[in-house]
Amino acid sequence: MFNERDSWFRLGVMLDPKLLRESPELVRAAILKKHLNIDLDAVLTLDATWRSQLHEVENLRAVQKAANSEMAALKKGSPEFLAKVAEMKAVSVQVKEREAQLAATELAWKQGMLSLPNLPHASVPEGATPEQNVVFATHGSLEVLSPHAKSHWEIPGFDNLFDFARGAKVTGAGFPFYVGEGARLVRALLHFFLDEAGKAGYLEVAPPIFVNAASATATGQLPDKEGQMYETSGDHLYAVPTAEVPLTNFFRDEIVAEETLPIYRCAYTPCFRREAGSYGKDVRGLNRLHQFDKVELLKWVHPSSSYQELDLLRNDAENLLKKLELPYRVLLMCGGDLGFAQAKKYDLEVWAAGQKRWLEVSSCSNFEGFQARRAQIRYRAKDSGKPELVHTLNGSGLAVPRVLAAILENNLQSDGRVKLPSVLVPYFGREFLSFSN
RNA sequence: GGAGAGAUGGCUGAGUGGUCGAUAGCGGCGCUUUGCUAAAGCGUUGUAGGUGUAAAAGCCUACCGGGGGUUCGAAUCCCCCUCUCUCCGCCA
Repeated sequence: MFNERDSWFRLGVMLDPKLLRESPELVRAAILKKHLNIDLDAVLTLDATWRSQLHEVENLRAVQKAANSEMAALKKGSPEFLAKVAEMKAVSVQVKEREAQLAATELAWKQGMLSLPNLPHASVPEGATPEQNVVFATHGSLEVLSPHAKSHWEIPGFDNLFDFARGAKVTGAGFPFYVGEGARLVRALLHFFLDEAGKAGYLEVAPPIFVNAASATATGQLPDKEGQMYETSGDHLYAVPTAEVPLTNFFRDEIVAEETLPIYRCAYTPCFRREAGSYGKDVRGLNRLHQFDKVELLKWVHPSSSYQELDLLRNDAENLLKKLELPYRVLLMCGGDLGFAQAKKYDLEVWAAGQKRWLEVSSCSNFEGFQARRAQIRYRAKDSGKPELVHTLNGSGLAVPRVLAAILENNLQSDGRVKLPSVLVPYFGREFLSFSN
């Protein structure tokens, strides 16, 4: 069954230990910029202890190995042989003691290393709170939107297409049924997103929607965010909170050829999030669900081009909103709102005219080598012949329910129908969505 | 779910307690020979951690699906787990 050894502490650390040893001030600065509270000196001390204990164990093993060679040449049962056995018994005991000690230190050391965040890129603005994120760009006008706009859950007939009550009965809050034209619109959006991703060069993948502990660890859901995932009781698998998890793990523990980079992939999956602790105003209607549909865009790229690739990725996501004729803005996340594993992140927020608020529909991040180290995803560098970490990036393209909410609110007509963006018409089959069902 | 057989380096495949990080072949890389190609010959060829260095080299340790145990010593013996294959059962 589930073996703890399969999990996080068998995987690599996230931050390069050498970086910590050689430039602890860089790590210290990163912790400050991300407004985290981490005792770096404790980790440094652990690191020194770990290395000295490792040294001791390795020296003892060297003694064992040397004796082993000697004994191989001796006649078995001879006095010399027996004397050596007696001598080595003592060493063996010592090795076991020191190894146990080392294992304990190593466990603490890895936990310490895992607590260290990725370094934010120099272009990440200072700031502690979401209010200090920088509005990087705004697209589209908010003035031209429908005067009929109202919060999507207040639109007459909304419950016919998006049945939260029956979802709650059948499963629980946050698991709506999409019915009739509602279901059809979800399918149209997904189809549109996947087609656009394909045109932009992303290879479509349909991944497993349950992952094992090792995968969830490699992308950082474990051990910290365990409570945010749904876990199966019998097999200890996790329902994916995003396609990022299975997709990033596709190349886990692999070395890809340098010339295959960059690799672009996309995947649609339902996403499952327990959203423990987030109740209140944000959770009305389609704003925040336990299950929702999303297309995710993933890139594995050469380190030299990852920031260029981040811009391209953000453009790919932005283009979807442009084609859907939805006003949106791009936020450049400040250090304090950046996230533990990200080096740089943009959020795309769509304007929902009824609620009069911005809804996050995509988050485009460059993880540099942080995830790749944890997941051991590398490429073989042509010039050195050595394996090097790839850089990983991902972004939503896009999350369905909030896009849906924005379309409903922004495009509501005086007759109570919703005029669909023209790009969706071929997918949906008609120009207007009606709530009467 | 039941029974059996397996898991070794990029691949194939030896190795059943001791100089085994691991025979051999293939592939890859380099050199030689050659008008070019082919062929042949010779050499080389893993990953990680530590140490070392300006960077290397070097040195040390670990790694034979994963974990644990026996032993002075484990790829090799024992236990547990995972995965693959075959057969039976069940089932979209």
